[in-house]
Amino acid sequence: MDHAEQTRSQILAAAHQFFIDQGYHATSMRQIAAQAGIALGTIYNHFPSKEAIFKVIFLERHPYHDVLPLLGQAQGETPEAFVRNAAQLMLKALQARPDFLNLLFIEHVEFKGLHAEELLASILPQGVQLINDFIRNRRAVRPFPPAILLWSFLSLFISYYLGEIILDRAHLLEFDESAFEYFIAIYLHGILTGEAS
Amino acid sequence: MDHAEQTRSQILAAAHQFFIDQGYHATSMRQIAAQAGIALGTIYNHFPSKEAIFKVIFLERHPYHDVLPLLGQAQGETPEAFVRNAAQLMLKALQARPDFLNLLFIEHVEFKGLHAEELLASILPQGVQLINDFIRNRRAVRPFPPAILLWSFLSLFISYYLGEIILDRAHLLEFDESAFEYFIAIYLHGILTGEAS
DNA sequence: CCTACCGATCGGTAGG
DNA sequence: CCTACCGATCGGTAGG
Repeated sequence: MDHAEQTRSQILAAAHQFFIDQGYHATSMRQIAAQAGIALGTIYNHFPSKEAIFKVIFLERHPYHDVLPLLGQAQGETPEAFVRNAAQLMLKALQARPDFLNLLFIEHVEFKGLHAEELLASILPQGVQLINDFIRNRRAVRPFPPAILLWSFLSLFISYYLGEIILDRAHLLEFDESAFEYFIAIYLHGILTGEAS
Repeated sequence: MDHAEQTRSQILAAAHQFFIDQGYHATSMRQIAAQAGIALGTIYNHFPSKEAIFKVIFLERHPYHDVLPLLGQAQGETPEAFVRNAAQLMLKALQARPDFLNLLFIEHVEFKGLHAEELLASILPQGVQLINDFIRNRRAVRPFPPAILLWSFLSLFISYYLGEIILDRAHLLEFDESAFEYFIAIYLHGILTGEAS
């Protein structure tokens, strides 16, 4: 990595941190420059605008690049084992990257989903492929449309994660991680027939 | 309502609209004043600061004041009918108030949940009361903790609503409202035993 | 002495 | 990669 790339990388890292901490409009180019250890004007030698920085972060450095592929790595003999394993893997990855939701929120509120279409177009085919593999190789899954199975699975742990944030903020964390086990149980009862797998 | 109250109300309405459209920091006091039809300085005769305006909107005018009480109005002989009815009522209310999520997002990203604790403290007891009534009066519900049942129910349609927004933005709306029926079905299979209710 | 509100401007900072 | 700036606009406040 030459010096120019290094500087560009430092700008992205600094901006990423400020964006998820404060939001897009609350972050100034001067903050980013100071954190990156460069002068304000130097940023514009690497990026044409503030929005261009956000776009690169949102499209190329979004945690989904680390989190979603874990679905493909999940293993398990039975559908129960597979779902449990996949859910645990993804929740762990999500908890390690709290910027996952912040970037989506900024995109939703401050950009009205301007860049989201591009991101989704690259995610969706991967997701559909994964769920088709899941259905083809497993028995005892109720005949829901594949898109519904994927959507509801992602909802499963996104919802759990949202609730965790909310309850944490309200200082109501008298629940432990067993709550997530309940969520998985509800989902499994929901999509599987009573028959043995 | 005297003239002062009317002006205050117009400030809140204008700020509310700009906040959910643009975010908090992207909205200027001048925009709010212009939309309310008053001079900038006049705002400060009604509110001490920009943040004070957001706080009033978030705590007193948040759509949850309209959406959550619908849970108490839901009816149905069986658990299936009750959940279906409650879910439909709340989804309709949520779709009519797209500011529901935007205000939460602004609070999360731009205020780091500063005001959320106050809001949750008033919501949670209502929710727990509702779910306890549901369990007491119904049979055939699996023995999940009440908090899990409430949390997963709210997740049910928040997730559906999130997915709707995302798919709408990606111009992938080849699904119709039957998707929500699938979500309800998964949830009902998830929380109910196979026995007749 | 109150309220509601004005035109003008404060010290600083925004993105570029 | 920096210094030195720009037109404009920021949140908040002055006196009357």
